[in-house]
Amino acid sequence: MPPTQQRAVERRTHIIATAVDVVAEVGYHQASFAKIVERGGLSSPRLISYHFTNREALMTEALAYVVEQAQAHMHPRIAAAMTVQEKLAAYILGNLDFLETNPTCAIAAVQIVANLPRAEGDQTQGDTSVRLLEQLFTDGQAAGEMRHFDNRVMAVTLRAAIDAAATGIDRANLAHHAEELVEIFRLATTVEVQS
Amino acid sequence: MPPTQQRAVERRTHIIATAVDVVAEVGYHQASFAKIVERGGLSSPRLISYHFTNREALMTEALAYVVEQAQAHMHPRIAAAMTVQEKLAAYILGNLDFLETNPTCAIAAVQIVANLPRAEGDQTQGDTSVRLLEQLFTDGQAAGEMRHFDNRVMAVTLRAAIDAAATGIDRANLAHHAEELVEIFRLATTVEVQS
Amino acid sequence: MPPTQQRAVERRTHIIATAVDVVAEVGYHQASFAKIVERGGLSSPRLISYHFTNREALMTEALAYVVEQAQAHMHPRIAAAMTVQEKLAAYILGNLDFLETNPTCAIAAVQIVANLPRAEGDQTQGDTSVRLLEQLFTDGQAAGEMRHFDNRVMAVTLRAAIDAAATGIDRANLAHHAEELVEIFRLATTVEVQS
Amino acid sequence: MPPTQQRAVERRTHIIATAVDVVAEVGYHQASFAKIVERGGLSSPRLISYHFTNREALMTEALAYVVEQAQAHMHPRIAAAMTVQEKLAAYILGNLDFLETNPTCAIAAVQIVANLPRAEGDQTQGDTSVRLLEQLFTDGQAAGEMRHFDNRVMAVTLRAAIDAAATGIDRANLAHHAEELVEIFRLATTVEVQS
DNA sequence: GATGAATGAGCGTTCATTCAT
DNA sequence: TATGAATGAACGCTCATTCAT
Repeated sequence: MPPTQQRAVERRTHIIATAVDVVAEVGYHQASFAKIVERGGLSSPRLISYHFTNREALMTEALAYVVEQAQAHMHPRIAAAMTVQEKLAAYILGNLDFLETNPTCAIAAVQIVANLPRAEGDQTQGDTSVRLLEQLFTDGQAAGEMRHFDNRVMAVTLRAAIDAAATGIDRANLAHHAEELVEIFRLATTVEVQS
Repeated sequence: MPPTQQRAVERRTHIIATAVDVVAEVGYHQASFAKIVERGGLSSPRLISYHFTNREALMTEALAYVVEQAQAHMHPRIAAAMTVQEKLAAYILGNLDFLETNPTCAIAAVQIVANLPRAEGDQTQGDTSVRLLEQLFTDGQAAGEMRHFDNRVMAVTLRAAIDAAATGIDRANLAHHAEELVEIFRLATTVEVQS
Repeated sequence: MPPTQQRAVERRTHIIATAVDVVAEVGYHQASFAKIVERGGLSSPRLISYHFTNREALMTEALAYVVEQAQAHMHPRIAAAMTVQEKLAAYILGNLDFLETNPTCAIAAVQIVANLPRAEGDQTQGDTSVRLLEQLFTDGQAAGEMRHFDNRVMAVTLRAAIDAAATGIDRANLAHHAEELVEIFRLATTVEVQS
Repeated sequence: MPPTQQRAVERRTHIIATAVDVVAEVGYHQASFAKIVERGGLSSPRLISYHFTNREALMTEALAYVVEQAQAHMHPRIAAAMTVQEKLAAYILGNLDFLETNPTCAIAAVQIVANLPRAEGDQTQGDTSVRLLEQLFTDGQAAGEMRHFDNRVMAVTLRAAIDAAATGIDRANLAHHAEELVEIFRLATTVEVQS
């Protein structure tokens, strides 16, 4: 399918997309060059080594590729929401909708994030999306829309809940799963009603 | 430490315990026989092959070993609780307490559950602990202590929340993390207050 | 030739001896496992990996093997010499005689010494044989048999002269070469005659 | 630094000079096109293949480049010497002075000479510089300045002694090393004093 | 019960080089 | 003149497993 002497950027994209597929299917460490070659109809593993410095670089780029797509898919929805609670709901729904639309992307992302070796002084106590959620909760508390809880714990919990939906097997009914999650985290975050 | 011609059962236990350590440290797929041999001071990978039919069998037994320990650690606490809500809190607190006491066991369990290939007709819609939680929620709803929600989604979410604590980095403050989780899932499950 | 399930020590020796041959023939870095396998009639490169931790370990052992043989060949001759000058001559003659008898050993030794990566804090300013020569010259000067020169420079020069004979192509006439070297270093080291 | 569409000769020189650096640093066989490309800021290994028919041709040209520089550095000094013994001293001092001034050039030269595969019917019994030394010794013997010894052995020995200084580690004190070598080979070559 | 010896398959990576502009 | 793209072969090494005691 891919003709010889293809433009490099197309080749790179093709390889990355194939890598995402393979990672989603067999997992991070099992996604060998050989499997990517087979799946992508490439001529040799050397082609991957040619376009990417090493395996880790390929995976890093694959993650960036997926994140970019997810952002594009989710951002408008979240930005359109007025209240923080609505943003939270939009985040959950957008995430699981993306997961339904691009299951391989989502699964691959979870795999790569979980396994990509962190740089030395990485210091990231939690990846980007967790920190983004922490900020959202801070905003919600400042706006009086949310009760006071440990933002980090809540953020980690929500991320885990979403990732579990991605890894889970009942991918048939993701819309329902999303609705349930929205309700769970609405109840968990709203200011408590006075008796 | 392990003398030659040891009793078989001790050998098995020694290998399993070592495997748990290694899995916790380097992950499921990276826990090779060679690493277990080195860590456990064994003479050769052949010893593992001798006691376990294959790698998967070893991992399955390792999981059983860990689950058994976790059960022993958590069960009394849960059984002592009177209401379902108390049982739920006891489950969360017990889990994270076990995680604090036996971090390697807990991490290894998560790793193995996440990676152990399922048998062909396995059909397990979720592993044992998820199904146990589903039952707990059913009881809570029957007793009128909990609102009506999708038991499976809630169970998967709680399991993911706990596992995330295991994998997470702020293992320093697990007691606090536990308290926060208890509150989150209390709010998410209680019957809603009427205005 | 080599039967299966051979005793390990024999296998190791066979591999080492083959490695020495190959290194002597094609050089340190070109002596690949594959070439050793072919030359030694081994079943697979895996056999080498099985018996030696890594390539460097194999080469280190190969060097030790050669050095041991050289020692056994040269030591009696040197020990028998009475004066330091006689010891020096015995060293040169013994070296080149060993070189004539075991050319591959000698060439391989030079190759390995020149290319074996040194350990971190190795600190060896010069390998063992150079330091042995330095001591010999110190003795000679103390005994009044040798003039005062820089021992290290003389030692390095002599080692290089011998190694050059090993690498050289006129291996036909090594005995003559040896005689000439003896004379060169006798003249270079003896106390100068007063006019 | 090198702009595109550079004049070909400059490109060639740039590549050769870079190759010399890399060979000096990592050795002949480890000096890969990739490393030269990186060190020299070239765009692709293809550039080297374009300018040189193959790796061996590049190395041959690199050697010629270095030899030319060494000649330019050493020749005046030797030519200025009156007696053969003075020429010999000038040769040694000039060599080690060049080595001190252009260490990479000297080291690279030793590496290439030692590893460059000889052409089929090459028959060179020793490279150019050795034959030059043989001639010098012949002259010295004809002039009665030198005793009778095997010219070839002496030449090979001197070359090895100088090369060892290049490879050695005490590059700090090359001037002293040079003086010692001069003395060694003066004593080794002069006509013997009658008692 | 236990182990030393051996193995085929696979891994990511590097090599100098050729193809196609 | 110059270069991006691609490649087959080889590299040392690790894998879980089987053979033979």
